[in-house]
Amino acid sequence: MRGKKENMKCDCNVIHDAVVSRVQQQMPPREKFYDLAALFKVFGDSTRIKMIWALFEAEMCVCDIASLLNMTQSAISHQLRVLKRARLIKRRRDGKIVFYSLDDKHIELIFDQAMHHINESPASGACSYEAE
Amino acid sequence: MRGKKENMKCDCNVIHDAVVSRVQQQMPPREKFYDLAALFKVFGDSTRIKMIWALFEAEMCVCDIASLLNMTQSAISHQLRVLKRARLIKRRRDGKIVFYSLDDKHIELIFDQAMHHINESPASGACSYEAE
DNA sequence: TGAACAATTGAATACTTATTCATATGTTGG
DNA sequence: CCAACATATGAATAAGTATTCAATTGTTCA
Repeated sequence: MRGKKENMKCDCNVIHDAVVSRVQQQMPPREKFYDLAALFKVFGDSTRIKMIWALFEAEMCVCDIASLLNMTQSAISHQLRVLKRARLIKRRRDGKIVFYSLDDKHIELIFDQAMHHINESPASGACSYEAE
Repeated sequence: MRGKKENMKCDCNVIHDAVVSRVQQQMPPREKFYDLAALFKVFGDSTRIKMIWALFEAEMCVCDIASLLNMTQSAISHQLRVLKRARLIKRRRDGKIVFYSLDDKHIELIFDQAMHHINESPASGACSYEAE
């Protein structure tokens, strides 16, 4: 670092050198950020949020979730796959039916805090575009 | 509900009627899910995650962040806008320089729990594709 | 005032991804 | 085995979005 521009994409100067290099040393390795982003990306879709929320309440099968959310069974199945990959849910087969349930104890806490954030905003959804 | 298919996109049967209607009654209004998803969507990008993480450590200006993350100042500015809209950061102008800092006390807790989740997985990133 | 610099913004592009449609897999009961 | 049903999956499409490039706004100071 130190203001040298070698293969820098950055098109401006490091203004506060001391701060930047201190922060740089404290940053976790790159992959941690990718993993974090990947997890949040899973939460960043309202269909999946609904599915997770529903699974807070009860173990359910694909058809149940599909009819609850009024979506096709295929769409739900695709999304369940995403949740499975992220290790957020687990499956249990009983004959033809596959039951899904949550497989993570952190989710509820994460959602809880997120809920606090969105509830704090003066008028949660729309307003966020006005005030800059 | 109750198994009636009116304008249903769902292409399968409600198997566990009692469970589904119970869960349905406990679901928050639609917009809550949209707001939640919108918030998580903001976290669902590694650039923004890095930016937020950096701002945990110190207030910084656009150029500092750009050089820290080795990205163009324009790209950072665009992303700061997203964070601002989500009410996650606040700005302070001092002459030519605009300083950004975090504006939410829940973020750290959310990240903390998310970190726990990704650290629990046997081999955080790549593995999530294998085990289904 | 105007040159220099920090930051913002709009439009274009490249990339990702949610849903649909069609089809395949797996399980049960006749 | 076969019909019926629950679920999964692959490919295609449509919608969303991160970054770049070019240009603009805002601020300082000479």
